[in-house]
Amino acid sequence: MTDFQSSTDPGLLLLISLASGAKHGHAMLLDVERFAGVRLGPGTLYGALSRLEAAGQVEALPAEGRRRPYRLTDNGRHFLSERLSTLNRAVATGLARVEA
Amino acid sequence: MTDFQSSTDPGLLLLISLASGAKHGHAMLLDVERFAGVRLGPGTLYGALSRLEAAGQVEALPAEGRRRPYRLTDNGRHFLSERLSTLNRAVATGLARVEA
DNA sequence: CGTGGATACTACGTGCCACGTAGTACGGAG
DNA sequence: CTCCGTACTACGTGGCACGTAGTATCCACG
Repeated sequence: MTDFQSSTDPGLLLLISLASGAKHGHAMLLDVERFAGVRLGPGTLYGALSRLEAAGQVEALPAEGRRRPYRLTDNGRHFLSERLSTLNRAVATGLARVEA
Repeated sequence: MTDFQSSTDPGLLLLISLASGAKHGHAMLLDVERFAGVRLGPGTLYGALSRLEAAGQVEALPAEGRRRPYRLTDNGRHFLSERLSTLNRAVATGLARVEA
């Protein structure tokens, strides 16, 4: 992995994805790819998802067949909102500086 | 650390900091804290910095006493710009969804 | 109806890196 | 000459991103 990236935290991407409504894992994969241009591997996705669940930021809904949908908790929504505004400040600062 | 942090990639923060002009390590620390509200530890900072240098995104300038200043390379500036616009899209998507 | 492809997820190992702690050294204030 | 802030080095630990392989279901299609 000579690769360098990170900074695209899977957990954050999943929270953003769930902010538009409950989804199951695979649907998040496609959604994230659409709005962030990142394709997460299954290990990455389900690992991050169970960590979010343990942190009380998402919760599992009753399974629909083999689909296991999740939705944001109030806690998760609040956390996401805070994190986004912080990140937004940093990004805006960066954009302003790069243009100058 | 049962806590869940990250998602504030040190490398990105450093690039943003350097986008406003060359700086040495400690100055970046203070700058990052100002615009991102994150205080990086020395290990985090200098580790990320040498990785950025190895990736050709920043370059060292002649030392001023014990200060070792760095500046963005063209490569680094381009990389930062790209990354910021991607991130911005994700953040904007997130903010729109959270408000709805 | 059986076969291939898309969907949906589990299991697991590897390596990088974020993070803190401790330590070195220089400079200025008093 | 001592204390405090600056500036950086050194180092160990644990978490997690990531890929690969494997399992199982559903649907289209000939």
